[in-house]
Amino acid sequence: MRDQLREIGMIARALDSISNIEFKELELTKGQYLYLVRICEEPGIIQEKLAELIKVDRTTAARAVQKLETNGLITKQDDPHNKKIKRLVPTERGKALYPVIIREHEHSTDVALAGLSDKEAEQLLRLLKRVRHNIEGDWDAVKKGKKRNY
Amino acid sequence: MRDQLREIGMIARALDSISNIEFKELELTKGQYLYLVRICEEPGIIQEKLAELIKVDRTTAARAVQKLETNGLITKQDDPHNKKIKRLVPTERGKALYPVIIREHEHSTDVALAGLSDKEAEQLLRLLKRVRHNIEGDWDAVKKGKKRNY
DNA sequence: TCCATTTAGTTGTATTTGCAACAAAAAGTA
DNA sequence: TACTTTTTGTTGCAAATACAACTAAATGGA
Repeated sequence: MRDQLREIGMIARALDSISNIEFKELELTKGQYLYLVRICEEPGIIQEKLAELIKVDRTTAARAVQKLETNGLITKQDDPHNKKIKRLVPTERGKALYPVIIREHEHSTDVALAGLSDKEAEQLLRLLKRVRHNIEGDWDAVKKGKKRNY
Repeated sequence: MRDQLREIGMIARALDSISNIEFKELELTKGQYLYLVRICEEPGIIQEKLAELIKVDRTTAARAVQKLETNGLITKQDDPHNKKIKRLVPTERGKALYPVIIREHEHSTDVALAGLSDKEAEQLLRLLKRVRHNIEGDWDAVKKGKKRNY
């Protein structure tokens, strides 16, 4: 049975659920952690790229980012060469949360990969990267209104 | 870099997004397909188990199921031996949608696994099942209010 | 240069999602 | 048996999510 995608769905929902519950005590509401880590890792990234990276709707990212700014975790900075884009940069408070988020994530990874050898974990990562790459094109296309034939 | 979980998150969001867009023309609103397939595959399943299977909050499942019933895709049947539970069963209309959902899912699987050998696809599935199994305990525990230490 | 297209961002609106808090049946225990 | 706990289900609320539709800047041709 080719149940790879179902397994992926189950794992993703379970982990997201856990993270959301655990980050609530850091005043991070649902999903926020996703955006904050990426902005910390790639300061200056713009909203559009962020949405693409996370695989979430542009407008969802817009509102998540809005909220992060309101809560003082990031700022939107104007670009000197491009009046349209806004570069997202973590504040000190935002940066301070980064290691906490990473620690949680590392723990979940420990739990998730328990019992797998280093080789298996690496193999899993390699395969997942290929799957992600395979699916990215369709995501983009369908998002932009293209119809898939099957 | 142990990015397995991030990859899983990206893949899951991308695929869910695609499915939601594609199933809209079948009058299936967001997420509905997830529940309907499971009910079709395991008729008589109860809400609680369904939530556990899908890895979603009990109340979310409750409302999704409610909507499926309202839309005439499933019925809630009383159990003769247990007054509390309600067995979920697909209607004819619900059953008719099943192959359509599966076809989409198969196509996404084709796209996702493109370029992987049979051996690699099998290996991926095996590893994912182990990861899912590893994470299930934590999901259950955290959902029920238990704190993880890390 | 001018115009069409793409990119980036926003807001309105409808829907889903999930935590809290509750009720009641069932199961477990003394 | 009487009791406590667990299981299953619901509803109120607040929040996130995403489709539509819209601006405006940037880019890419003729």
